[in-house]
Amino acid sequence: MDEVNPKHLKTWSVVSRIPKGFVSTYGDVASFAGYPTGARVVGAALRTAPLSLNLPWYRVINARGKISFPAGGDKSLKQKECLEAEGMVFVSGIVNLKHYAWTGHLDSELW
DNA sequence: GCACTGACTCCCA
DNA sequence: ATGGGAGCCAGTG
Repeated sequence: MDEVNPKHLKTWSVVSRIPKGFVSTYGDVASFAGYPTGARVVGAALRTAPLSLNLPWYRVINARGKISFPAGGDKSLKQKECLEAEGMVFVSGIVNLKHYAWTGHLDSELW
């Protein structure tokens, strides 16, 4: 049936809550979703996520502040472009997580 | 159900 | 900062 794993639903929910102008890491999203060791699950969840959800997947980057796609790849460039369009600044392909990382406590609505 | 792969992360050199 | 190795969980064949 159309049953979807709760982990995916939670992941999508967290990702959809990332405010514009901020970014989050796979580990952080997993942590917010309640799965501190599910960083890879976030990746799998985003990969299997239906495009109809319009998830801001491009606001999710790895713990090093870099894009997890192969450099020069189509998706990589697309993601970088989307982030720059929202005010993000890349330095040597790296974004300053200290300044852009979303901690989650800024969100008014909490579960 | 097993084995491989992957949009990850941590530790160490 | 960069790169290699190990651990992690879920999807796919």
